[in-house]
Amino acid sequence: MTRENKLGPEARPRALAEPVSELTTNRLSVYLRSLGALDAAGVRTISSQALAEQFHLNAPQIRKDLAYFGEFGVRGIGYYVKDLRRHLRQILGLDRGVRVAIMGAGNLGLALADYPGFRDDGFEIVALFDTLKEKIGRRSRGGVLIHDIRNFKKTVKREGIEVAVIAVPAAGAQAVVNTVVGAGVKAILNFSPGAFKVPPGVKLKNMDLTVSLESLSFFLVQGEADA
Amino acid sequence: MTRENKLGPEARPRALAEPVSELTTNRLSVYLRSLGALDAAGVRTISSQALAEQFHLNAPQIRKDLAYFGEFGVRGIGYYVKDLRRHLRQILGLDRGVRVAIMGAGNLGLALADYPGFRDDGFEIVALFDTLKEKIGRRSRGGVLIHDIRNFKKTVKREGIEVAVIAVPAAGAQAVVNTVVGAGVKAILNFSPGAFKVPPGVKLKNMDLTVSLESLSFFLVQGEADA
DNA sequence: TTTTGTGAACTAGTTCACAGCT
DNA sequence: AGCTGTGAACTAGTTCACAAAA
Repeated sequence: MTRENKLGPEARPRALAEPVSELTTNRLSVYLRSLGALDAAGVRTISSQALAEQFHLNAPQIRKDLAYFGEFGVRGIGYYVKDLRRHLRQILGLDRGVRVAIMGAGNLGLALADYPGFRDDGFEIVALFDTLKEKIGRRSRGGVLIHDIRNFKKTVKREGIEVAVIAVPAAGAQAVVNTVVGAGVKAILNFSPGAFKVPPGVKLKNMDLTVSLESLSFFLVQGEADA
Repeated sequence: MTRENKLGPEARPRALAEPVSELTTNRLSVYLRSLGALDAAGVRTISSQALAEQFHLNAPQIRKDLAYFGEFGVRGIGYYVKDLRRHLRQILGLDRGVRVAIMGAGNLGLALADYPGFRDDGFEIVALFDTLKEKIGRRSRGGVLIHDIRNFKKTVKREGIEVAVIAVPAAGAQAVVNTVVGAGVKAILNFSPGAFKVPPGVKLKNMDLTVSLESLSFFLVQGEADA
């Protein structure tokens, strides 16, 4: 059995033998947001059933997701909101303040730099990077300084940057990915279109706007066919 | 057998009995982009194997994805780039010019409105919508007019808007989703955090920045544990 | 009684292996 | 010979059903 001795009445984190799928970690993040709202609303406990109703998934799904990491619930009661929230923040590594750089100080990069959703949740946008002389040294409206991308490696070290967001035009994107990887950054959130190569050990997550829109377009033409 | 009579030497589109997963449609979109580049480079034919090597997936995957929609390949040769590209554009509904509205003329909404990747691919951003008096009537740098959201329904009709992109703060997002759905829009690309309810027949696709970053953060803490 | 945690059953998605065209 | 199209085998992910705990 994977169960270890109880250490107290509340927390039983687990050693995590199985690899956890990205679908699961995405859902953890969704649960966490909901727990934040519940906590702010003064709710003390929540059942997997009640959580499941907010999103449209089923209760055992949620229990399984959580069970990868420990036994956080109490039978007959559910989950203590504050406790579970604290555990999820720790599991996702948000309790240590993740420092993020944004590559590309164009419209999208500047918008992302000032996006208010990030700072709330343990992320900090510490720098923008661009190649253009006239942008370097300026700041986003929210105050994030635009650095010369040639100083990327140095700045990563100095600022403790762990995540890079790619928001440059498609043409230059692979080169920027290479720069980012070369500086030792292991996690990349990519908004540029295209398929990029990264070495093993580096996680690249694509947020492809065109792919998403095209998928919606497909849904629309399918709907017409059915109707 | 699902095979129908040949109509000519090139195209055999298919009646599409099975439902196609979103993973497949996302990949179609990726293939399409690559075909565009190949065509521009003057490449005439491409095998599933060669395509598969560009992304890191395997050749039967690609053949299966395409086979949902017809027999587009030629045995011994592969796929004719121009033909397949044309077919994919038609399958994804891009040959009819999809008209898109963006809800929210904040930093992110304005950046998305001027995003150059869209127009190239059969999408047209025809309007921005906001509630703020001082924004209404102005334009994005790229020239997209900001409308009063109260005129949304009318503008949807007039402009033939089929897709709405949600780029408003979390607090107002469900209300905006309701407005969009109420106007008969059936496809929504959502950048706001949270779980929104839409009626059946409406497709909501979430691009949640926080979820993506948190998933990357998880990857980073996992990596440390392994190392 | 309520609700968790989890093995077992099921469903969806991917990969394999090969027959069948060109 | 080369490469597609596809049933069969496999793998991953979800849902069910129920024993065990509060």
